[in-house]
Amino acid sequence: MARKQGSHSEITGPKVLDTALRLIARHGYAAVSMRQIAAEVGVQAGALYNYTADKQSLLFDLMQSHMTELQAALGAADLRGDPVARLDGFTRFHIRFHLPRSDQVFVSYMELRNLSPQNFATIEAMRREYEATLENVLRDGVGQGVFTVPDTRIATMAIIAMLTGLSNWYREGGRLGMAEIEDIYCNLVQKSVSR
Amino acid sequence: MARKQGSHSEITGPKVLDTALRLIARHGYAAVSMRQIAAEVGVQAGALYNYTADKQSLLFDLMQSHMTELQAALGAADLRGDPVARLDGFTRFHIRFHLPRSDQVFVSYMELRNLSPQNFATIEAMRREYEATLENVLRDGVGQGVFTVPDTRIATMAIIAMLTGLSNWYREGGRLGMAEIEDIYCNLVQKSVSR
DNA sequence: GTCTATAGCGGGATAGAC
DNA sequence: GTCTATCCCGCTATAGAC
Repeated sequence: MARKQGSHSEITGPKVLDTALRLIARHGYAAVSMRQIAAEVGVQAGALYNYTADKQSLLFDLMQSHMTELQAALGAADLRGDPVARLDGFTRFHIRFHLPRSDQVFVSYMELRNLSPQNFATIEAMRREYEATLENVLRDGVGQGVFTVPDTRIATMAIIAMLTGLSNWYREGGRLGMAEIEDIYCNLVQKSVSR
Repeated sequence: MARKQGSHSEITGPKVLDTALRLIARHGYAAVSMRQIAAEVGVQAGALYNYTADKQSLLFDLMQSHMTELQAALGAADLRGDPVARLDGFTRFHIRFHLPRSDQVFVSYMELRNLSPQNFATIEAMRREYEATLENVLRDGVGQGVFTVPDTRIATMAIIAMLTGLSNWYREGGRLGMAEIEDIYCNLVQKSVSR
């Protein structure tokens, strides 16, 4: 029997984060109020403060857990072989990880401005670590003569931007499935750094 | 002699838009208040409403004039020749137009959510028109057998994302000048669609 | 753990004097 | 065209009852 009042911590906790993620992705951090989040969760605004110190922490937690999951998944993926295989592996990994997480991607790339300076520094460092993975692949490929890249740093940023942009327009159930998308992007990426 | 009160329309009008652009680019539309804009302009909040119907119109005007200038500049640029030359031309045009306008780019791509549905539709239509320019180049190149692209629509989105991402990290006076950036991106773009 | 109530502040927008 | 003053509303966060 549903209760209107009482103890729901095991349900409410995750629900707060899920709801905040969805609302912030849709309307933006500054435009979403704690009251709005509470209403969707099904509690009063005050109750949210049992789960978060303040609104800023809510945003930071969302972005940090996204980056933590990303790093964990990247560690679990084995990107081995020659640079060509590793570049394909990275491209497919990036797409598989990010495509089913469009809200997280949106928040993580649009709300950086709204992090406190300290929180921003933390997230930024994690992001740079991820980018370094790709840059290492490119550098190794250039070193071995299988890639020709005018500037590995720029090529890294260009490829990441290309891949991340995908999340802005891809919609599940659209013209192309994820497997086809992967193939298409592997082709574009691979050629862009080819000799 | 500076006046604190009186008629300033010729100065204040543009100043409102300039200030709003800068503040919104930095902090986001929802996070910037009319009082804040007024303070930077040097007037009281009420005076802003001599220049804009409301806050939403301010955002829309900024985005619309950005897109109008983009279309005018694109019309003035002559992208002629074979598809390879036209693709280079488009790449250089995009970079030259967008790099010196980082605030406009930021606002135009980050604040789409905060447009009213009607305003969104207007801006979106202009954006699609711009994308169509690139897609036509790619399609012609594929038709003439000089490009090999798995899917022209996706390649268009991928290239636009790659180029637009540039505005997120490029800083004037950095390691590379605009001319070098142009060359590097032309190389990446051209190869990504090559045979 | 959630509720109600509220403190304290700042938001967009308008009215009317100058 | 700008000012001052204000309306009305919503915001974050806290306090204390249950």
